[in-house]
Amino acid sequence: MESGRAVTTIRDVARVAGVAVSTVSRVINQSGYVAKDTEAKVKVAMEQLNFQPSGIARGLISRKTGSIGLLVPDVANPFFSDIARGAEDAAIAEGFSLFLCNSDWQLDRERMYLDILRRRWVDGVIVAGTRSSESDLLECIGSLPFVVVDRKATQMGSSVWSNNEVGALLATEHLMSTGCQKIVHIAGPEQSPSATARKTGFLRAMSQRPSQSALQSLLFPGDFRYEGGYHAALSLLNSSAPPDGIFAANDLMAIGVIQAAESLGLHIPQDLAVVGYDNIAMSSYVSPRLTTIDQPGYKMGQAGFEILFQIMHSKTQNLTDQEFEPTLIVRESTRSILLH
Amino acid sequence: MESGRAVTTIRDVARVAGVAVSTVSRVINQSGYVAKDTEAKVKVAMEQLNFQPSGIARGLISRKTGSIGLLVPDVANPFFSDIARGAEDAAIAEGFSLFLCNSDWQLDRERMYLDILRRRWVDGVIVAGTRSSESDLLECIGSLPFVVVDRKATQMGSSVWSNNEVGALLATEHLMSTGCQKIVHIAGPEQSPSATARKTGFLRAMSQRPSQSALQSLLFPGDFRYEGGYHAALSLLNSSAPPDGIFAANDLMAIGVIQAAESLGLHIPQDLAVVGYDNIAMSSYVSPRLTTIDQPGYKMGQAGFEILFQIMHSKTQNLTDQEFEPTLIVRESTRSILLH
DNA sequence: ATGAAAGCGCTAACAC
DNA sequence: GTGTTAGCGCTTTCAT
Repeated sequence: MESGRAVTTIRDVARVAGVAVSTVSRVINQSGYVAKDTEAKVKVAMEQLNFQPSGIARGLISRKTGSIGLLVPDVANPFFSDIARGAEDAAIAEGFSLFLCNSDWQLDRERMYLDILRRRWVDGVIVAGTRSSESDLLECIGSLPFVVVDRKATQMGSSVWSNNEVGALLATEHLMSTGCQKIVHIAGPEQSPSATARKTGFLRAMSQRPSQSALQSLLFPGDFRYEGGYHAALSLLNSSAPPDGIFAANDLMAIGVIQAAESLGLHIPQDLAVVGYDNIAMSSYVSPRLTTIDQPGYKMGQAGFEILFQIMHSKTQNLTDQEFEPTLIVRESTRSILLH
Repeated sequence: MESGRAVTTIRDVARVAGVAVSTVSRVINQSGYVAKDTEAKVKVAMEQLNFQPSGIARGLISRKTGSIGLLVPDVANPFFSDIARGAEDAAIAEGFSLFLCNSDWQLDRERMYLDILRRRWVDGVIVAGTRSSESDLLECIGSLPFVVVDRKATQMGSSVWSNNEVGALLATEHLMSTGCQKIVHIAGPEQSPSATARKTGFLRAMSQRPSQSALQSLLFPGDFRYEGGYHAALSLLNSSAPPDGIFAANDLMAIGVIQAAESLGLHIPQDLAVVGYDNIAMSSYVSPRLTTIDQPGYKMGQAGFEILFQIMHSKTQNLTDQEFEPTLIVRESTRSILLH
């Protein structure tokens, strides 16, 4: 069972150095007074024994483990792996380690992970891309310091977010301004707050357009996945009145749209203009390069940890909402704006 | 400082249930004999107090934390985020949590993380995509159970790997069999063992070809990044004797090659055939879809944890090398094989 | 079947 | 300045 893995303890160090355990502890923590030469002796002993203080034992006393949980739907999704990378970089810079948890957008998995994290006495949690209602979340999280990423926290929590409605507005207006006559939005999953906000932004932009009847027919359901975009586009483009502009709720679906259009022999952006959302790395690699709305995953992950760090260090849960401005990145999948 | 976060302990439960702490412990661990009704009383108390046993305290005694470290160069890299997802899924299924560590391919960061993980008493480590020499690795890891992913462990460790030399051979032979006359390999970074193996495989395949002089000139340096592939291809294709086949050491570079070729007005695969390596999701989304060698990241991550799990549970470090067969995925970026 | 008590490795009073 | 000691929350003998 490999259980008795030999651990050199503070006591071993004390014995070798010929001092008391508390002295060793003082050296480790640089607390209290220790004579220069005693300190040296202790350090030599620590070196010699290759001593590593047990974070576990320290955690038991201090009630702080120096670890936090990162809850994402799926690290294999580029947007969330960027968030993970940003959060981890920020965390390690402050000496924190990060537990990776993949919820697969399932509420019960979120609950499960939150319980596990609590048992592990993590000092805080970063919850990214959750679908759970805020009250559910608050209930699961209990008294743990937390910050929500990719969604504005409304009740009682801090968050890092980007205004998806504004981003969607930008995307739609861009399609309108480049001369598209019939624009369709392929939406994300119903339960996703960001997907909903993007849909709202799209509808808001469209409603500004004079004499645009039957807005509903310009919405098409999607699922945030490549295949969803591909099949949606196939249906749309084969219909009697195909669109000449498509705003997909995320880049993955937009890329699916591009592939579908290409398989039908259509030219982008001449026959069909396409805009995505997220600005994942892939979006600038596809052909034609995808026009999209930038949402800086790495920075949002970083900011998430930094805010959490502040919360963990101040008794008060002083609320913060850090907003990242969505920006339009124009690439080849849309016509360049016509000047008149 | 939020330090006195109230924790309900086993003692609280014992008091409420009117029993001794050891009885509560027995109920939690289902060890020893506990009378049915006593057990019920305890469970009610646990429920009522919303008691969660402290993993920290248990870890201090058992010397097992139920956590492991996952060391990757960069989770934002699709291949490694797949590995991370596979490893995490497998870990949580056995009740293990996973610390995410990004080394950025830097040896000193690997050392740092390994030290941190040891301090945290992780039960084991999965090291993926390391560049460190094996002796360095062994020294840093010390007595921690570990498994290496994406590289064959030669000395004294288990590993999950895929034969990169064979994969490269397949890729190169495919290019030859589809009629390419001048094939160039854009290699990965020198320090990367997988990159080296792929280069070796390429050279082996080429050496089978009769009268192929100056093999060296058919190698071009690269860096595993999109931009590297792009610029390498630009130089190659603008030269006096441009290749008609390129085997890039990974998909990211291959996609860069495709973009470069396209920007020069070349047709793929008619003017230039391209093969990548890894079969990342993106490779089937680009246009033309990329022919590549499949290396199943998710499964490799899963297998990594499973092997580690066995090692952690058996005193003996019985070595295992789980190999994943590289397979050729033919898509649009290469000519279909001519039958004769 | 249950309780009392000794520690896991460390920190933090409190003595000296 | 340095040593002694009492826990942190839990498991685990050893009694009863």
